[in-house]
Amino acid sequence: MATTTRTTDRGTAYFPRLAAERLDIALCRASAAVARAADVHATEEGLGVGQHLVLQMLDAVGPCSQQTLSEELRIDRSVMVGICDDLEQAGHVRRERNPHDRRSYAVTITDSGRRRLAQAQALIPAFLEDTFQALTPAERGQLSAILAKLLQAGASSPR
Amino acid sequence: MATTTRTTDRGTAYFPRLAAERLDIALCRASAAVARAADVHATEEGLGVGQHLVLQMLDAVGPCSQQTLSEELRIDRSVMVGICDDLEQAGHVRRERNPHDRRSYAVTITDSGRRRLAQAQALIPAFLEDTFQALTPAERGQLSAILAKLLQAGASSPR
DNA sequence: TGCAAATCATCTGCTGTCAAACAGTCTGTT
DNA sequence: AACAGACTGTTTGACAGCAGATGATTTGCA
Repeated sequence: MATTTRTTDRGTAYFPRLAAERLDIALCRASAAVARAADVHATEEGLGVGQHLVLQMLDAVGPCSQQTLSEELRIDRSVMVGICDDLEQAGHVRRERNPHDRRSYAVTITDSGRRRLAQAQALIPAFLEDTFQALTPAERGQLSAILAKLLQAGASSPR
Repeated sequence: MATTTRTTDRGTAYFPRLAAERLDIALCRASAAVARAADVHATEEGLGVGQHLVLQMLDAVGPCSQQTLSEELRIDRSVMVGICDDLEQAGHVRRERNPHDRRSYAVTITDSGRRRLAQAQALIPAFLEDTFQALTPAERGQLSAILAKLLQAGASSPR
């Protein structure tokens, strides 16, 4: 038997058992794998996941403060600083002080940002298809609905 | 009231839309919330999540090398070092050199570790019930099955 | 036998995230 | 007008996760 790599040859395969009885662990491990795939995709494409989400939201709902972006995208304020820094430096957004409230910025997407967004957006369906190819369309729908319920519940209680 | 279009406009609620079309983001955000809950629970209980998993696996399959523990529990080798350090210091495991291969340890659970595991294990069902209370039993089953498929697929390809 | 390659546990450095502190700005009360 | 308190963006420090290098040990092969 020359199978030298992969799959602990003990035949134990303990992980599936664990995942079956610990739904939280299964969720975290699956998420880590997906996040990793997303990060690889984003790195290859040259636009960070957070940057993509910010551009997408700005394009969808118009100029926002960093605060609003943080809350809606579930990205920490202090992380949002760096994301907007990078986007601004690349010319994809402008940061202007809101004249009515000079504490906040009015982060606005530029034409350059819209072009970059369209470019990145075009690759998302293929990425999702690739990442979730193990699931049937029905299963993806189930997963989406279940996660929505979890997220909705989690959004109210822990704060 | 002329410029009321700022600050906490509840009309937007952009996140649900995002979660619906970006399954990867929904998964990551839900996982983050669950991981946070697990961490809070573990901190209150006094036994880290990783430490719990190690004790549980050692109890289930017997003495293991740190390598095997790392692979089966999907915890990085260098993180496993600290986990085993803490468990050893608390007297819950013993680290003995494997006499047949002195490169590796035979990490073994102690009686103290077994007692500690039983204590922590007793609280897991309530934690899971609390964390996933938004889901019906049927939905939990669906989620478990879907995550298992994702994990199985992800375990082979990305490496 | 002797030596190169592989393996195990560990350590170091890097990256990304979160918590808390901070300065500037706004709002409300007096 | 003056002040206290809340909000926004930023910086700093702590910490987990991961990649790569290291030391000790085993294995494979000539």
